[in-house]
Formats: sequence, C-alpha cells, structure tokens
Amino acid sequence: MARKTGSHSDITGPRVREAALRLFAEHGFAAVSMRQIAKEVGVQAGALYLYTPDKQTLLFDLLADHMRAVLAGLAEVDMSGGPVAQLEAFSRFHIRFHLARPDAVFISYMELRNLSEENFAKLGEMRREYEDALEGILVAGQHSGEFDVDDTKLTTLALISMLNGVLTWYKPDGRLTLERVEAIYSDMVGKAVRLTPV
Amino acid sequence: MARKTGSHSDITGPRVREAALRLFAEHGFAAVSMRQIAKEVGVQAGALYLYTPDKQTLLFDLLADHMRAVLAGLAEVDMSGGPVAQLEAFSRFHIRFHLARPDAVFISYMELRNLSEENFAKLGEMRREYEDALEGILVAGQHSGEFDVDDTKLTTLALISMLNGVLTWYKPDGRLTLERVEAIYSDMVGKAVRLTPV
DNA sequence: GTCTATAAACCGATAGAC
DNA sequence: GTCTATCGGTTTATAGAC
Repeated sequence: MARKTGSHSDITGPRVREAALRLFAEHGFAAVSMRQIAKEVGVQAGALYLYTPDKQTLLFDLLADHMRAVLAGLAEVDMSGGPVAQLEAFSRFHIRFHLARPDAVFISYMELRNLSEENFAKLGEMRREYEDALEGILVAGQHSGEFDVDDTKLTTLALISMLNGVLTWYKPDGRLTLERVEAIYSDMVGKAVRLTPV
Repeated sequence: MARKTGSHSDITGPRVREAALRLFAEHGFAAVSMRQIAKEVGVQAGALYLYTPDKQTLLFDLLADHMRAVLAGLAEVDMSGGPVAQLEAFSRFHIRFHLARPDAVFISYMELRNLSEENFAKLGEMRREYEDALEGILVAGQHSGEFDVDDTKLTTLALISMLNGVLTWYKPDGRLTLERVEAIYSDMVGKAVRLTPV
C-alpha cells in the first residue's frame, strides 16, 4: 500500500473540482484563471491538466455532476400522494436540495453560455428532464380538477424561477429556518396553481 | 455648424454603451475585452477611454441607467386602484418593461459582483426602492384583507423572481403574445398571494 | 504526479501624434 | 476625437525534468 511521495491523484482531483466550483461561483467562470484554481488547491497550474483536458470541460463536468445529483435526488422523493401532495413534495425538495448546493446552482444558471454548443445541449436535456417532472405533476392536477393552470409549460418555468429565487437572499443563519422557508414557498406554489374560488 | 472630420462624440458615446451592453449580456463582463467593444463600434481601443474612465465604470453606468429607467417607468404606472388592481398593474409593467430590455436586465442580475463595493451599494438602494413598491402593495392588500401573505419581504422577492423568470424563455416570435404572457403571469402572481378559500 | 519554464496570445490602460 | 504604439501584466495550454 506504499504510495509514492507527491502522488495524490485520488485526492487532488476532487479538490480541484471543489476549488473550481467555489471560485467560479464567487467570481464567474471567465474571471477565474487556472492559476487561481491551482493556488487554491496548492499545486502549480500545469498540474491541473492531469485532471481536466481544459478549463471549459472542467466547468461542464461540474454542471453535469450537479444535474445528475438533482435528478438522483428527485428520484428519491416520495411521490406516492396525489398532485397536491406531489407538488408540495417537489417544491420542498427543490428548496432544500438547492439551498444545500448554492454554488453549483449559481453556476448552473450563470455560466451556461461558457459551454460549447454540444455541452450546452447535453445539459439542456437533463434540465428538461427535471422540468418535465414538475410539468407532469401540473398536468395530473389539471386532469384531476385540482389545479387551474393556464399553460403547463409556462407555469412550470415560472414556478421553478420562483423557487430558484430563494438563492438570491437565503442565509443559513438568517431569521427564517429552512423548514419555514420550505413551507412558505411550497404554499405560494400551491396557491399559484390552485383553482380560483368562484 | 461645420464639424471637424472624425469628431463624433455625440454619437460614438451612445454607440459604445450599446455595444458594451450587448456584448456584456452575450458573453459576460469578464469575458469581453475593451478591444472587442471598440471593434464593434468601429474605433480603436484607446478611443473608448474618452467615454468612460475604465471598464468597470462603463458597466456601472449601464446598470444605473437601467435601474433609473425601471423606477421612472414604474412611476408612470396607474396605481389608482386597490391592492388587487395595483398588483396586476405592477406585474404587467414588470413583464412588459423587462421583456423590452432583456440585455440590461440580464447583466443587472449577472454582473453585480463585478462592481466595486460602493457602486454595488448604490445599485442595491435603487433595487430596494423597486422592491419596496411591490411590498407596499402586498402590505396594503394584507391590511385590507384581500391578500394572505405569510412574509411580505420574502413574498416580494419570490414574486419578482417568478416574474424575472420570463426572460429565460420568452422569444418575441414565440407561440405566446406579450399580452397573453402578461395575463398568465399576473394571474399567477395574484393567485399566489390571494386569500385561501376555506 | 508534480514541478519549472515557456510559447503565443491577449489584457486594461496610457502617451503622444495628428 | 481618433489613431498608433506601447507598457507591464495577464492568460491558456504545453514540454520536459524529476
């Protein structure tokens, strides 16, 4: 099990990704240099190219990993109830999951334009899979007569925008607990699609 | 009224700002060079410094002008009705105004971190003034018993996030007219804060 | 696996000619 | 008002020593 001095492939790789994620979120992809990332990790710039073929692929891998985690997390959410319960479960999951990974969410919405057309398309597919899950709930609720949604696709995007907005202000040590934020947002989401009382 | 050849201060200035706005929105502030902006305008890089002391001030001026325009536009909206009518007027104004200036809105939310602390604070004040206008409507509706809002500050931010979301997908030649988008969004906003039927 | 050194290009901003 | 030229510094990525 002896290991050569200076050989840290198994730990340097993750550390490169963590540093890149943090720095990209803080300063933006274009504003962060490979030298800054290397300095954060504690290696020289040249060593980074052992873990990524280039800077843009490093970004793409971070975004793709995040989307995979989002979809995997959603798959574990209990969706056994009806549309109303499902919509609340989705809203609460979205808030909770995204607040736990603010950096990844931030760059997922900010740095898409720094991807190649091909990589952009790949991420678009994954994002659409997530949106389709929400739209499916809205459609089900519409058919069951529990929801009044004018345009399910548009409403899906509007609700996700609203839920994402939590990232722009939430601070873990703020005046509101995570549970309360989840409750308020899922309540607003529920109301926004509910049948109007006549 | 004769003008010296090569003297175009009155038209080059606006052209610099237009080019910068477009390029910042497309590629991001950090990714755009002064040389790119100059090329777009049709002058040499050095000439840009006749119109801005530096790159960051150019960004700030674009953002500040935009926020001034937003506040001026809001001031002209008819707010003579009650809270319900005011909320619809605000929502429709927001959608309409922002969809007409997608580039300015985009960089207003993306490039704040590239401002100095001082310039960031100035913009924050203006943005807060806009948010306060919406929160005032929510508070009024809460007092009149027409709205059921859990936390007016949080709800304000959530509604603005939802309204801003329209920018991520709206295309002027898409399947929905501007009027219809306005109607759908203002309807969702209205429902999200409305009293829950018992 | 990491280092140093380097290539080739680009950056923001300024000085001075016209 | 705009140009050319330039300063001093940065960038991504690679080559080769260890």
